[in-house]
Amino acid sequence: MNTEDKILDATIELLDNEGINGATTRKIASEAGVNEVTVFRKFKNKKRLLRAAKERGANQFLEELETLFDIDEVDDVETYLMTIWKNASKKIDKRINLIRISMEEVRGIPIEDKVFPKISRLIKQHLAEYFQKLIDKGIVKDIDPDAAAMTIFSIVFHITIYGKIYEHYPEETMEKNMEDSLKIFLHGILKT
Amino acid sequence: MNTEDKILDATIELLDNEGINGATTRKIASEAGVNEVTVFRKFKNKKRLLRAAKERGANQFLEELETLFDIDEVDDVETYLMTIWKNASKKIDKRINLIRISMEEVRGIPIEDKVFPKISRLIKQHLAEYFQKLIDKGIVKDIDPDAAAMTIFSIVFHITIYGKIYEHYPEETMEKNMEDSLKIFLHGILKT
DNA sequence: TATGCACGCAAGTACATACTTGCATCGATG
DNA sequence: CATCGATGCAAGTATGTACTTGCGTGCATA
Repeated sequence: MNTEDKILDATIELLDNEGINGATTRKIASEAGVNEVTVFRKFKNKKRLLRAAKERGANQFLEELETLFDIDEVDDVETYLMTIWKNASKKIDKRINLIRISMEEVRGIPIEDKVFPKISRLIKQHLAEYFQKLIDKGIVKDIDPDAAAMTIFSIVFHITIYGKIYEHYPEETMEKNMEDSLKIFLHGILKT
Repeated sequence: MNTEDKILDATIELLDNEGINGATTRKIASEAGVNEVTVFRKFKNKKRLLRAAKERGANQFLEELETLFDIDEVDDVETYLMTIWKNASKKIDKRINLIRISMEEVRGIPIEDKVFPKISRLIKQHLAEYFQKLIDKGIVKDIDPDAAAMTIFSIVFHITIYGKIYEHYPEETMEKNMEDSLKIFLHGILKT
């Protein structure tokens, strides 16, 4: 692996493990097995390094998320959504701290660089397409698919991310929460 | 106002305006119209100061939120929830940065100090009680009121907080989003 | 072999910031 | 009036951290 990549990976690793204040240039260099000077030679300054690292991390995560939707779009909406949620939950678990960092990155960063909206847009778009298909098939009421996507995304987002970060709910609790909310949501959109 | 309070208010103000990195002890002292030494004499060190300030801020915010539920519990659920949401949205707007700071405070802070879960518990509890009443009245299906509370809270949370912080949606968009999601939710819980 | 490039190493600079110390001042209260 | 507690003020310490400089070394390629 080339030096840039080693440094970037070390940065992501440190951000993930110790948060934004743990990622000093010294630690990054040491974690990457590289001299601190090299970090500056490669990335000029810390700001650029962090930007590059976050972008790399976000793109890796986006690629992983894309695979969430590589499952059969069965007409049993509940099964489909629960499957996606469970898979997403696992992936989020692995990257939870990086996601947290991305949530913290808001101030002073231009919108096109923000990692989080990118991710949420990707997911909402996939979901909206799925709901559109179900509407066409007559399974789901004639509602705005974007609204449905946003609604279920809100629920999933809250239960997984927020639940993991703030409440540390055990897995069963989160699964039950998810099922309960999903039922309410499905009652709301399915034709009877 | 006594010195402690002046310092605490200045801290909250600075956290709100400039974020966690903007709140240096020098700035805090200057904003409070007090000598920097006094800050340390009163609060021993910065960690304790921040803890005290966040607690004060959170309690103020909690008090404000309590008033959200001081409205008539009309049986028109949509009107009731939309009213609460609009009022909450205004209050959140005023404190958006402080809320953001509270969201950032996670690492290394024991759970009982966390501001955010306090707030979410308060709101969910009120909502659950409200839904319980509606179930007793036969307006709402016989569902778990806690699940309903969590579900609608997730939606409201995402659309307001996340929407304000990350996406900067205009007010109309957020209102439309809220209405759309609310309709889906209501279809899910109301008896037909 | 010679040149250049990537990198290590040691040392240092600049700066911000938390926190301390010693002394002076002033106002309230016994 | 005398004392004491709260505060200001000036100066300083300690530390962490981004970033720089100068030099040496080894490796690959012309």
